[in-house]
Amino acid sequence: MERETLQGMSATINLRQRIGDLTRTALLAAQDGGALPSFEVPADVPVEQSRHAAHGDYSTPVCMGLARLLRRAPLQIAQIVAQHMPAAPSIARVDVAPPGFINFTLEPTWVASTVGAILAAGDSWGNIALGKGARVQVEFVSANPTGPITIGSARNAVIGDVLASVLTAAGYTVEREYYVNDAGSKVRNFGASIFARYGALFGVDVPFPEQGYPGAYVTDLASKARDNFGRRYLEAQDRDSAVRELGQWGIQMILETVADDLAALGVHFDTWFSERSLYDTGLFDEILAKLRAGGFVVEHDGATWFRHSDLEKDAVLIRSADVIPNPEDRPTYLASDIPYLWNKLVERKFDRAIYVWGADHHGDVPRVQAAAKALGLDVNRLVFIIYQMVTMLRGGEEIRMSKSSGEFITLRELVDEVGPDPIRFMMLTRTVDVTLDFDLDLAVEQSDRNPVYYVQYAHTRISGVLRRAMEAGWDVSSKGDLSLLTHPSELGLIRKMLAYPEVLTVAAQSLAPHHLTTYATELASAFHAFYRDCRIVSSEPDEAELTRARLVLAQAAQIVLARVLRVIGVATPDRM
RNA sequence: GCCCCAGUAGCUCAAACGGAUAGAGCGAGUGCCUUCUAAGCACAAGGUUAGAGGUUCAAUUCCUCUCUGGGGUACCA
Repeated sequence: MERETLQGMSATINLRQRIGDLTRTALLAAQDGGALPSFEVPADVPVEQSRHAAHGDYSTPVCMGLARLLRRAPLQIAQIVAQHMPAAPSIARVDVAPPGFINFTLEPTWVASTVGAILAAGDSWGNIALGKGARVQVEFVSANPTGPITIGSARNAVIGDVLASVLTAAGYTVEREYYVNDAGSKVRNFGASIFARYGALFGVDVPFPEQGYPGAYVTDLASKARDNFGRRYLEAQDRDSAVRELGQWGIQMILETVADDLAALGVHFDTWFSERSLYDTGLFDEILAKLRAGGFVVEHDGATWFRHSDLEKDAVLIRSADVIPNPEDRPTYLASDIPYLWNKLVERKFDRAIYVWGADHHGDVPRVQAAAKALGLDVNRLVFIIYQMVTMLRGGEEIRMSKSSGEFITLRELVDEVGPDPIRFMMLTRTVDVTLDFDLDLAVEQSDRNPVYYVQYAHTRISGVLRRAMEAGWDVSSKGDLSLLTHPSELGLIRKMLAYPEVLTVAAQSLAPHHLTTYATELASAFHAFYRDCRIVSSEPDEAELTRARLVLAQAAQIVLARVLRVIGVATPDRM
């Protein structure tokens, strides 16, 4: 049976869940009473918010699905179930509608009373226990540390960061990780590029590598190297190791700015994981031996391949015999993904490892999954969020960027120009499955009409009202008689506030953070409607009680707005 | 060739495990500031959900095919 005493609720009311449970109880009761034949009652009864007021607040189509099984008309089943529906303080009425819906209408006084629970829960409002503390790692961005973060990583950064926040709010223990690709030939070329510029500063002609990095930041790094190290690397006996050391030093320098730039966007990592460490600790060799023992490794033309029956014709190159002369550079980047997943799931024991990858990497998913299988691990512990690419437009023209050509717009430039909030919000307004056009002119030009301001403005409006109320001598912290909240716009706002835990549940279960921006906009809209229809601080003497109640509502609404905005990671301004 | 994603209002996109009358923003239209911020609100306009089949009581949603766009396709990560 449901418990509805407000103080008994941990923090959050989940109406969808609750109505599903009620319906399930009714189904079981109808069975026990013989009104319905015996059948297996579904564990999860589907419940949705009604789209039209005529259909109540929530509805379930469950009876229509049972019609065939029970050989009864769905409407008849719905009527029987409705008759067995247990009474609940939250539900005012239960109606049956053709062809077999059961519609629930909330009890208005109960709805109004929940405002107190929201206010009491405060910052914990909406948090749900879905994760039960399971440990989840979200690995994202992980852009090459051979150059500054570009705007090409913006979507990845926001999706990963907000996903982590969503999961935290949903009761998971979450770690944010950046995988640093500090092994392989790219790093080598990067070091050689710095070395060439560095040499030039001393008038020494060092050939610039063919696959080098021509960006101006490389020259800046070379100057810094000259200031820090003088001629040390130029005079080194072993040019190869000098280049390598300079490359590693350059990566460290880059990573510092990468961390700063991401912080400017509001993104912070718990762990920066070095790809090189997979080799240095011997894990790579260990895992390779394991795969070999399992018969998943084949040698062909002097190269080493990972093969798995899942991969059809594909095989993954682990180690090449040629092309790269330096043996320590030989494993491919895909090869290091295999010990890396072992490190995540076995050594560090994450229950789930989430990868946030651009669509250009989607082809690697089956390979990593096959590797997990080959290592005897549960593939479902690896979750891949594949988001579609972002097309950057300026002046209606697509901007093509690449670090190797040295032509790109940095994330930092974008953040400095537009600010973190619009970027974060806009990157979350679409599902990860659709490509995104990001018009730089529009982002700047129309920034004050960006949807994020619409939501933030609602928050600001509430702050303004509360300020005015305090100036007028109202005790803003006081309680109010919530039963006075009866206006449709008041109840509409509260109902929207109550939907937050449901939205969070959906976002966490489907790993789809865009639901939050959609919801935030709807919540702001509900507040604006309330603001329009209901004078909050009244000067009428006989409306003092109503004013008190509405001040409580306004505060509770602000809490929910702030909760959503915090999860999205944008500011909650008190003035705009 | 094969694999992945998408195609919904003029534009950019939503639509929870398949549910009832497919929703927002922008743009264009008409109104609303002498009391809490007009970065707001109201009204009205805009749709054969790319096309064709199929499954289902019910399809924007699932399946097949076609068309269009984007991405990938083993040593750049």
